[in-house]
Amino acid sequence: MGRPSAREQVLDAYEDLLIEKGLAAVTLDAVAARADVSKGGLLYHFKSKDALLDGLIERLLDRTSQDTEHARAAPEGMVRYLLGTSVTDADMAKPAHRTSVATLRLIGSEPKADEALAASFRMWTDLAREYVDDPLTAELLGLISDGLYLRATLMGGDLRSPVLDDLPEVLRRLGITDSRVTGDPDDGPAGAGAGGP
Amino acid sequence: MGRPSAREQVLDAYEDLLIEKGLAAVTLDAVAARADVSKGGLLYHFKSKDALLDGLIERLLDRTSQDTEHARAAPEGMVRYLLGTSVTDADMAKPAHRTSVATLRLIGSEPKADEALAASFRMWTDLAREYVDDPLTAELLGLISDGLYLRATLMGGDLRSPVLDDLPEVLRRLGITDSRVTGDPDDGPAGAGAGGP
DNA sequence: GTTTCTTGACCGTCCAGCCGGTACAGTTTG
DNA sequence: CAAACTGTACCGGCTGGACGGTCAAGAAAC
Repeated sequence: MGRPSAREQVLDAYEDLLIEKGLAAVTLDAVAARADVSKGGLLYHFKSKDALLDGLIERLLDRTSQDTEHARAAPEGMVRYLLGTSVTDADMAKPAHRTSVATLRLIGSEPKADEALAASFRMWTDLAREYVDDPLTAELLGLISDGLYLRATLMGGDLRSPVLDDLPEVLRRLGITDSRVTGDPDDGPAGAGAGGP
Repeated sequence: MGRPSAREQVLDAYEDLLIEKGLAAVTLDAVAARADVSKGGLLYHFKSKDALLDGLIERLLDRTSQDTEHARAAPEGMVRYLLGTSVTDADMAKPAHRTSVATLRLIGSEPKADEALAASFRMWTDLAREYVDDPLTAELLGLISDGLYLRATLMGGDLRSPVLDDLPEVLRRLGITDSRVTGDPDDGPAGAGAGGP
């Protein structure tokens, strides 16, 4: 952290290419060109293509755990934060989301990526379980979230889901009313006040 | 073209390799070897690697539409059929499921596959919408199903979800009681199969 | 001066697609 | 009948290009 190093640029370029052109287009030359470094420069920071993947995975795990922490404090509520991100953030401004979608492109080609994604999803499910007492509800939440992510990958930008438009109703269906989760001012100044930890 | 012998074998081998070894391991030589034909033989039936992909996609669309028809008549109910397949059929005995999972491995590498998968998922969502009046419920059903598929791909065989164990409760949460959908003998507003908390 | 970082030419491997074959089952011609 | 011909199905060696990775040589930072 600290310097906008070439290393980060390379990782960004790697993500960009994965998202925009797909795995097939990701060659060391292409990543290097996108990152405005030479191939040799790239290989100085990542000793192999596999090491590049490791870098992405590390970033994914890192950013996901940060993101789950962020969700805890989200004024709109944990669930809204969770479900909203994959749909709202179609242009992928949020780094964590971008990294997730990029890694999703590696499904089936890189076992390591599969594993990391599973771990990443598990972090969210664990968080959900922490907030929602009923395990089944938490599971459903996780599945819906995963489904949204999958669709975000398949459909690209134009993902429109009724789930967004009617989130309060979704929450009600799942049996979630806790304002800590929904972010609604259910009873009293729940989270919006932000009066400190 | 009368006897679809070698051609089908090649397509089967293609699926096998995608599922077991991933995209990286799929070369024309490997597919040919697996299918017990020579590379030349393979290329006789599929003029290029891309044509092989087209064959898989055609098969996916074909089998999916057959499968949705099958779901209509499923004695266990449409929803149970939909949600159950991805989890229960871990060994992928069902051809349609096998083809779906194989195609899932191409996400992010082959835009055509992305498109086909989206179309395939849409068939299921459309079916759900047909059975379930409320669009939101249908959407949630679709998302949960997609989520299960994604996890099936990520986790491989050992997919363990509470959703399976408590399907009646899931349906109840989503507001589905129609016996045509659940497969249960229609129960009144009171009755529920499982005793919830 | 040493360490950190960057470069681009170069090399070996791998693989998609090409192509010149083989086998064999009809079909036509004499 | 058989010889000659035709079309279908399949085989496997070859090659040209792409791609991952190496390296000797600097440039920049310290």
